[in-house]
Amino acid sequence: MHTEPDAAGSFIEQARRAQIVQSTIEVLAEQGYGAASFARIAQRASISPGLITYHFQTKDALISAVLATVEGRLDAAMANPEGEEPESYPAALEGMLRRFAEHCRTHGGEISAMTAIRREVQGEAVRQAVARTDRRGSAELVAFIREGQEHGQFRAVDPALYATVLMSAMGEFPRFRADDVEEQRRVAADWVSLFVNAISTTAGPGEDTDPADPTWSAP
Amino acid sequence: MHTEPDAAGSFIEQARRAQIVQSTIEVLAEQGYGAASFARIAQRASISPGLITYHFQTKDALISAVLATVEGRLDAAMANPEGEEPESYPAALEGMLRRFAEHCRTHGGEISAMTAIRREVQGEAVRQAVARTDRRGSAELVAFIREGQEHGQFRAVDPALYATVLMSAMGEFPRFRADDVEEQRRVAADWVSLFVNAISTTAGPGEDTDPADPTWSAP
Amino acid sequence: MHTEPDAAGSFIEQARRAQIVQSTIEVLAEQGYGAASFARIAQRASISPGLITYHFQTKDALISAVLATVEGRLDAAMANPEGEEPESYPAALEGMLRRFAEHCRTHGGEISAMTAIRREVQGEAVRQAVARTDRRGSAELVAFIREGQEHGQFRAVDPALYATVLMSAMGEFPRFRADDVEEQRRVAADWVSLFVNAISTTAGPGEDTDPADPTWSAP
Amino acid sequence: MHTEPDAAGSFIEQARRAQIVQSTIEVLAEQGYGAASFARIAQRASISPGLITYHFQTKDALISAVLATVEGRLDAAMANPEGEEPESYPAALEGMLRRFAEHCRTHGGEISAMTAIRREVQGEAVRQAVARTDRRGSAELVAFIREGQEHGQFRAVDPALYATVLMSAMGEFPRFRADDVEEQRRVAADWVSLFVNAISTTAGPGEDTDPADPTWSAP
DNA sequence: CATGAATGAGCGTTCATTCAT
DNA sequence: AATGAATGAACGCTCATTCAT
Repeated sequence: MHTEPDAAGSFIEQARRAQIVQSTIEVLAEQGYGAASFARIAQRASISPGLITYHFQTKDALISAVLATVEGRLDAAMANPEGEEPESYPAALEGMLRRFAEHCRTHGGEISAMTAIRREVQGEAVRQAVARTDRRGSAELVAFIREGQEHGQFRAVDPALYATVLMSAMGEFPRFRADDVEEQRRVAADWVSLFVNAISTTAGPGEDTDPADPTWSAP
Repeated sequence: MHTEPDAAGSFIEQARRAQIVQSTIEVLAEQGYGAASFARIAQRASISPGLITYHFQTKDALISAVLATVEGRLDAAMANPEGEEPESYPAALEGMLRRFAEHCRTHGGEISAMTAIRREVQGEAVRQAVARTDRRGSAELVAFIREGQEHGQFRAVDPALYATVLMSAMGEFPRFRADDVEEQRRVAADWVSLFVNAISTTAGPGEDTDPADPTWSAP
Repeated sequence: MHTEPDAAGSFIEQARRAQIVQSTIEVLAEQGYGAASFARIAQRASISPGLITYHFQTKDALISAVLATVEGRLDAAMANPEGEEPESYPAALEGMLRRFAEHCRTHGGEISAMTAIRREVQGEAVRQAVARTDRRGSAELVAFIREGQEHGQFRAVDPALYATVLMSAMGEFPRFRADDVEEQRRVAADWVSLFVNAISTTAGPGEDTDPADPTWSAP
Repeated sequence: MHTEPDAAGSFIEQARRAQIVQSTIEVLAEQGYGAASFARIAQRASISPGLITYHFQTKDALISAVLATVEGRLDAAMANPEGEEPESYPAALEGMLRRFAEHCRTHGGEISAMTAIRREVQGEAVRQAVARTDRRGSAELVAFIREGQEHGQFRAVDPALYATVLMSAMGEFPRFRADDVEEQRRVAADWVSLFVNAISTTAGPGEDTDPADPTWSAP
């Protein structure tokens, strides 16, 4: 294998960009948008602040790159696995939310960073990127919900409202910290059940809970 | 009536503090956390920036005061009205959420400001205030949910998880803007139904929707 | 006499602005446009750099203020003295240039600063101010030259060309440094004679030189 | 022919230096001194910024090289053509200025660049180079003027003053932009006449103007 | 009580320059 | 001979905070 001169940037360039994006994600996730200054990002990456501007023309460009990276990975993680066809609309919704929760378990910082950016969006390029993603993501979700309603599998709720509420909740999901994988799994299952139930025509117990004991108690 | 020198500040002192807090809320709600500088807050209050530091030792203290003010009003607005005893736990939950939505309709800026602060929490005092509120608010809600579960009126879901999800969602609620009161009411009803349904043992249609037509369509 | 609350800014404000403008003029005149950073200007004024931005919203505004100050004083200095009516167009031109040279003797730094700004003009506000001054100043001069030509007192040369050449030369005049007032006067007289002669229909010796000895020799 | 290892740089070295100098001239002429950064110069030359420092130890050295190049070409262009002996001092002056104006028509950018550098002179090496050129160029011109004065062909004006004024004016000449060659020629002739007249013992109309109509009007 | 002048740290960004490759 | 990644200082500007009045 040889170097690809046609690719956008050399190996070292791509590696640095990735490193900077990664450091930015970490600072955003751990310290919030207001703390994500070039100085702090550079310090975390052990480079000089000037190097960030060298690789990203403006801060807006850096934030856009972070957004693109995070959203790209999220989209890939949430896509319906090949060959699996969900048997109902609620099952499809549940699958999607489970995949999202699982992605958060392994890439929670990315989602936190994405949420932080979306909240304090400032530059024009970022604003447009966010709006585009919102429009597309929301449209897909709304169409899916509406279809499920037409099949009588979701109850009558404004799909756009549900989509907005769900997307907000997804942005907050990484805040649920757990000590071990087991607890994280239990939290995820409960969380998924909440939003499936919210729009279900009939409420049923989640698969992880014992229907004979409706009272929940901390493990 | 005379001034109380022993009280925490004179009348004029309290009035100034209230005015500054109010201006801070407005700037936070309208322009976001990043724009809430002393200069902008002072300009909106038509006072000098130095006066803010005079009344609030640090920015952290001002933000904490805003938080206390907003949360105090919210608590009052959400309290069960005297003499009314809800007939069931879901009904109590629904009532609470309706009161919250109504409070947002009239004091949306306050909730937006509160959410902005909670997102971008930076100083130590604010962090502690947020944590304290979270603990207390969550504890009440958790106890209420657990009680409902013990009466078999809420399904088995981690109450703490539900509380956290609900509180996050409440913070986002003011983002639903509507052109008129009617639409706002419809959105609120739908929104309330989502979170009541999420934890209900049996799903039922909201009062505003026709059970014979399960497909939702824009009015 | 009492303070004027209606005036634009307090006494101290106006004094600071004047001081900053003065320091800026000095740095511009002595070290050039490229050296006129806030840091250097502030250092010369023995203040902190931030104070400059406090009194002038942007650097553009500071430069514009410098320009307005310098041009205002120059205009006042070059105006025809009251009650004196020059007897001919060349005499009027000569008087104007003498007054300009005299102003440079006492305010040379201001003209140097003005010239530096006009050369490296960068901000939009400054560009407009410069363009406006150019248009007005050039128009007056062109009209004056054309009138003199119509009276047969100036020779046939494109008035706009002459105006441009003269204005450029005026900008450079403060570069002539002299050790004493006497030498400065001699230089000024010679300089004036050059530009009067350049457009005169008949060349004559300047008043300070001996017509019997046409060969100039250093004093 | 073989490379000269003893010479100051190989062929390729000299070619690179020339290319960099040329790009610097273009940037200086078109975008001004403030915009002449290594990044922009390198971009125009399609090379890396580091290469500039490789060939010119400092920015000061590059600017000095630009100055030397431009002044060398200007000197050559203004030299009295071989075999032509002007019949008088004013005629010699006029010839020199005509050749200068013609050089500007074909190499205006170089003069603009030179003027930009001389205005915003910053490094010590450049300052010395400018001073040296000034001294030498001025000395020649002063000697020429003094000779003319001794022959009674120039009027009594401080030759050094005239030289300085003339050199400043030459630096500004490229700013006269014209739409076509014809207009450029007319401007040049007028401009030359101004500075010949300025020092002439008797004023006479330029060859392009009609002595019967002393009033100039735009063509 | 209140002002607003003043400071100094920090921001994103540009720059000349260095240096490993 | 040439690249381009990397640095650190400087830029204009904003900010929370201080303090004389």
